[in-house]
Amino acid sequence: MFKVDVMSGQPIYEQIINQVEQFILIGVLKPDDKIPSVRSMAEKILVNPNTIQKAYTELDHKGIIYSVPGRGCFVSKEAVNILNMNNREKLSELENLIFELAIAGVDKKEVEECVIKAFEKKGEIVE
Amino acid sequence: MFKVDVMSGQPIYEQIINQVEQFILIGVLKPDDKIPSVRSMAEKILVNPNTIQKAYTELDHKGIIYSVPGRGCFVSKEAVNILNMNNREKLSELENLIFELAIAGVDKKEVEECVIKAFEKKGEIVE
Amino acid sequence: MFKVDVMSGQPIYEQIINQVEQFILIGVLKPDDKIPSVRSMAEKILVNPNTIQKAYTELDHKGIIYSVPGRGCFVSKEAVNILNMNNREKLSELENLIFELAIAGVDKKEVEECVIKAFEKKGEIVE
Amino acid sequence: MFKVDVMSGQPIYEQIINQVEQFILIGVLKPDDKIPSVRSMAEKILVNPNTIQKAYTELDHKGIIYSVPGRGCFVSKEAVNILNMNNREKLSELENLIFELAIAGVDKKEVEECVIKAFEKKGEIVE
DNA sequence: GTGGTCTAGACCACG
DNA sequence: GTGGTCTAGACCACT
Repeated sequence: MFKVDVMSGQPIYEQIINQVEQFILIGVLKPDDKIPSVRSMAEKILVNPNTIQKAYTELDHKGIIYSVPGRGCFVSKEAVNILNMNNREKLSELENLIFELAIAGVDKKEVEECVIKAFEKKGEIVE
Repeated sequence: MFKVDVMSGQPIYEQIINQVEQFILIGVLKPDDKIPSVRSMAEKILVNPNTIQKAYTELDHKGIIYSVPGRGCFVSKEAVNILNMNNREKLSELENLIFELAIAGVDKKEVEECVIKAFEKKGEIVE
Repeated sequence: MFKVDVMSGQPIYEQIINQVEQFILIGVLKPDDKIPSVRSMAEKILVNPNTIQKAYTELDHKGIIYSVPGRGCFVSKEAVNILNMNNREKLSELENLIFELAIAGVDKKEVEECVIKAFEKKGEIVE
Repeated sequence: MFKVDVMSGQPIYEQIINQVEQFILIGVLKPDDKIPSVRSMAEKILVNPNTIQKAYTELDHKGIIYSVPGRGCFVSKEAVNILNMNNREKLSELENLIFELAIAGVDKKEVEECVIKAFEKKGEIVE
C-alpha cells in the first residue's frame, strides 16, 4: 500500500504525508479509520521510525489525523475538508507550470490533452 | 532583469538557472549573447559570487551556456533545443499535478480556466 | 584508500571523481555500496568538505552515485554502464595522443610496448 | 592554417603552441621559416594579441622559435630535436590512458586497432 | 550523524 | 576584467 522512493530526492516524510492524504482523498482511508502504526509502517517500507513519526506529527498538526495514546492514529472527520482547502495554492502552482510550458513553446492543445488524460486517470480510480 | 527571492525556499542558484533559461526561451538572450559576469551578477542581486558560479557551472554542464575563461559566459547555439527537450518531463509533471487536483475534487472547468489564464499571461510577454 | 595530490595541477575534486570511478570499475565499490561521507572523506584526505561535496554532486549528476540526504551517498546500479559509455570518447582521445606521438617520430613498436605494459598493470590489480 | 576553438576549454595560447609545434613536426614549418606576426595571427583567428604573444613567448623560452626584434619570429634549428625530447612524458601519459581504458573493460584488440588507425593517419599527412 | 546551500574571502590562469 | 578552484565556517533539513 505505502511506498517510498529514497532516490527521488523528495523527503521521505513528505512522501508519506502525500500518500496518506491521497488515500484519504480517494476514499481508501475514511474518517476514524486507523492508519498503520509507526513501527509497523517503518518495518514495511524500511525507513527509520523517526521519519514516520515526523510525518504523523505533521499530519496531526494539520488536523488530518488524530492520535490516541496507546491506541494509534486515526483519520479525522474534517480531513477531506482540510485537504480541499489547499486547492487554491495548487491551482496557482498549476498556472505557473502551464505558463512555463507555454513559454517553452508547448502547444495549447498538448496541455489540454494532458488535462483530459489526468481526469480519465481519476475516473479509473474513484469507484 | 534578474531577481532572487531569498525567502522562497527555492535555492538561489536554482532561481538563477531558471531565469537564465526563461530569458533564453522568450528570446531576450540569443545564441552567443554574453550573460552577465559572475561578479557583476553577484553585485546586482546581492548574493555571493560562489552562488552565481554554481548556477553558471550547472548551466554549462547542461549545455545551455558555454564559458570562456577570461572572456565570460555565452548562450550556446543549442540552448533552445536543449530546453525544449525538457518539455516531456514537465508535461508528465503537469499531468500528476492535475491528477492530484482532480482527486481533490477540483472541477475540470477550473483547470481549463487556469490553462487559459496561463496562455494569456504568455501572450503579454512575447512580442 | 583515497589519495589526492595537491601539487599535480589537476583539481582536487576531479581527482576524487576519478578515484571513485576507478574503484567502481575495478569492483571495489559495488552498486548500493555506501561511499565515505563528505565529512569523513574530508578529514581523511585533509581537504575542505566543500571540495568533496563538489565531487559528489558531479558524480550524482552523472548518475554514478545517488545521494540520500541524512543517510549518505551510494553507488548507483547503472554506474558501471554509464562509465563504460565514456569509452568511446577516451578511445578518440587515445587516437589523438598516439597520432601526436607518431608525428613526433615515435616508433610503432614503442607504442605497442606501452600497450602491453598497461595491460600487464591491469592484470596485477584485477583479481 | 591556424584555428582555435574557444569552446574547447583548452587555453587558447596552448592551442596555438600545439599547432605551431605540430606544423614543425610534420615539416610544414622548417628551421628559419618565419611564423606569422603577432598582429596578423591575432586578426586571422580573432583573438587578443596578448594571447598570441604569450604563446610565442613560451615557444621562445622552450627554444622552439627565436624572435628577431623588428623582423619577427622564426623556427629554431633545434626545434625538432627539442620537441622529440618530450616523447618520454607523452609515452607515460599514453600508458596511463591505456591503463584507464583497460580497467574500463576495453579489449586489447580495440586499443591495437586504435594504434593502427593513428599511424595510418600519420602516413596520409607526411609526404 | 547525513547531504545541501550559502557566505566571505582568497588565489590562480586566461585575455 | 573574466571564469575556476579552494578554504573556513556557518546554517538548514533530513534520518
